[in-house]
Amino acid sequence: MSGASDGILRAFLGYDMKRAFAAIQADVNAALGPLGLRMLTFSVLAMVRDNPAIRQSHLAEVLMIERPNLVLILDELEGADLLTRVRARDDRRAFELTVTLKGRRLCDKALAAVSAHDARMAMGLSDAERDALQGALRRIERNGRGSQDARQVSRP
Amino acid sequence: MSGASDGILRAFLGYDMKRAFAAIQADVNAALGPLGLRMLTFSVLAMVRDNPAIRQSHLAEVLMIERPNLVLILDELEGADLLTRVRARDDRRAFELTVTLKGRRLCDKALAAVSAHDARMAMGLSDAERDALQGALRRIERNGRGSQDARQVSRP
DNA sequence: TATTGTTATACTCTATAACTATA
DNA sequence: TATAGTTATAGAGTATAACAATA
Repeated sequence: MSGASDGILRAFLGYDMKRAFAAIQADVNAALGPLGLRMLTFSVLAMVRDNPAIRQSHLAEVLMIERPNLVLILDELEGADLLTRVRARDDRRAFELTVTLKGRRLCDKALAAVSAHDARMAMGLSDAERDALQGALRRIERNGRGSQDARQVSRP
Repeated sequence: MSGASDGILRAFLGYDMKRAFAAIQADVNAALGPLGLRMLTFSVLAMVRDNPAIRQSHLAEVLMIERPNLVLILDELEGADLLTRVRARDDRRAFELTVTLKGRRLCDKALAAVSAHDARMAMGLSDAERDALQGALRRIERNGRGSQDARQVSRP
């Protein structure tokens, strides 16, 4: 027998989650690589496609990406002609983001690839188990927001 | 109304998982910070404590950390007098890792802090829901191993 | 030859401060 | 003065190649 085990750490949600997420990230990036996308660039592209004329600040807020980091992702996607930045008419500080035709076509392929990846990773889970999993994940996300507030309140 | 939503991405496991994991990581790092630890250094310290005389290669394999990256983590923990590297008598290439008394005491505190964090993040989940969640996460991790093998086989 | 630990390096993701141009 | 986007920069975490010592 090989001896060591990670049994202690398996008691914690965070450990199981880190390993499951690492598996998901590796798999989705392998699926998106041939399309020139990664998990992060895909999520931005899909969001812009689904929310035409969304502004950078708003997009950053929804995806919980810091604005300076989003700039680089958009540079990459705009440089690949997948989306456009157009000055907002009512506020000349802001840009409105819209996917190009090329971006829409790539997004279609990416959505298919990510759906296949998703089904692969959820293999063996019933619909009910999968729903319960996503419900639990969203619950954890909300619980985290609660304790984040508590941390900020505790040092004003 | 504010308009944009991340509804499309919410269909995917990976998106919920990324956000839940980000919440967990932020919370556990906030809990461990006062002890001078992070998620990664804590997991190494707890593993060494639970597996005295474990060797670096073996530890790296179990925790799925690349050996070069583990070296830096061990430098940090050894520098803080939390564990020791001792040459193995039967193989003078290898080091045996063991926590010091100081390391054991800090690990006790850290385990308490991480347990409290874990309970906070799982708030609102019944025991059965929590068990189902961890079962699903391990299933996903295994599914990922399967498709990783497939990727490697497909380009030999 | 192969393995253990190490060094050096690079890439991705994340986080913050400070700037510009508009409002 | 405040906000939108940007620049520059720094820190984690992760990944690979190449080396010395030992097997």
